[in-house]
Amino acid sequence: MAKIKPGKNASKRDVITQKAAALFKTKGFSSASMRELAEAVGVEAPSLYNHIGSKSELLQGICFKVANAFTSYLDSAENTPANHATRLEQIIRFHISMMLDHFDEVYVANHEWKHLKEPYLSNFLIQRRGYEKRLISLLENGIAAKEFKQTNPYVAVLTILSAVRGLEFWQQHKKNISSQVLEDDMVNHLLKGITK
Amino acid sequence: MAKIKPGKNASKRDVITQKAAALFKTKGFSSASMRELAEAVGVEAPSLYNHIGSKSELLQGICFKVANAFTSYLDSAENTPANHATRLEQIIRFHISMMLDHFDEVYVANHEWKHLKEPYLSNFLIQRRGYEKRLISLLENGIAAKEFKQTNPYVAVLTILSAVRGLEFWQQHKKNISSQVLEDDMVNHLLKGITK
DNA sequence: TACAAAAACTAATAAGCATTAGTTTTGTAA
DNA sequence: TTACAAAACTAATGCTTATTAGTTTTTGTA
Repeated sequence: MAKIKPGKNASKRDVITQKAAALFKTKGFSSASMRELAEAVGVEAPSLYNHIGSKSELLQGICFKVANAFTSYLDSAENTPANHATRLEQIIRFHISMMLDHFDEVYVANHEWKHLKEPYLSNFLIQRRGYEKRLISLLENGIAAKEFKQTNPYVAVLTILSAVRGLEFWQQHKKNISSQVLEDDMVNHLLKGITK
Repeated sequence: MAKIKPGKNASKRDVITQKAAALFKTKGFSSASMRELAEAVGVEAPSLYNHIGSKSELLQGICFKVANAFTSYLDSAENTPANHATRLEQIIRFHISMMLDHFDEVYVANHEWKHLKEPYLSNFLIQRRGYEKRLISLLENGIAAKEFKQTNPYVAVLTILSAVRGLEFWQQHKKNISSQVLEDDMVNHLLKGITK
């Protein structure tokens, strides 16, 4: 049987993880079997265990890679000299680009995290909650600085994060809209609304 | 063992379906077992089959009940005399109230539809796609009538539907925000933006 | 060319799954 | 009280699952 082909900068473990993300996305974590994953990789199921520890471990890897990417960007955005509105726009654009460039993994992190085992499940939720709180602070500060309207910052963050997440539908439909139009229209909508 | 207690206007089948929605929401359709459902209902697993046909049938019932509720409302909204912006606002408010009042079922319809079997899966997707197209038409007409800004109507619909879906996070956190503030702030955000 | 490590294979294990069959209990109405 | 139907129960079936054990093949290096 053909061996697992690692790319230039990707270990065999990375190849398996990427295939797993695609599979978990389409079938869901629980419905996806290691046999299916093995077939996608081009190998028998038990051979996977030469490279990974368990099915759960694959999910953990995917979820935390995504979570850490968002956290890291927020770290840097908070240290950027810019007003709050500009910073918020940059963050929204980063979310959109993550959705477009790492769709499978972001989708899995968004949808399948609940199948993480403890203590990973708790850690993931704590990290996500911390991220949300920092965004809420950004909104609060922007409101205090009169850059944003008087609105509930929690609701605003919820609205923005959810809207951006919705790009998963666009990805699935593969509409013929340039990703630049998509990004700009969505940013404008979320910042300035649609009514005249 | 205790028998299944139907409420006043609910058949035993309805009771099981409601419990199933709650279970499918927390564990996911594939991970939820009929044993667990039976335990939630207060009965042994095989007894469920006196009232339902299969696990799949439960998911079908939930998904199409939700889909039909949205379709019906849109039917009526399209025949209401009002301008496009008002109609859009009503539809957004209906989505929000569905999320708040029928959370379990809407959540399951949004997250677990992919486990529907054919031909239900195809039918569900067709119905959802039709719904989206009608909303896009509403946006297009509103833009033509100069009630909405010049923007890509597909992106706008995507943004709105996704934002409203995000209420599932609010439900989980059970934040101390009145649902009226939530609804009004979100509607304002989606229609008028947040920057001053 | 030979050796050692990595990674593939086959076979097996043990657990969990939805569902069916057959039987007993329960509730209702004559 | 009796009879019938509805709905519960126990036991069993057959299938799928992730994972382990043990063995063979492949690969890279001296």
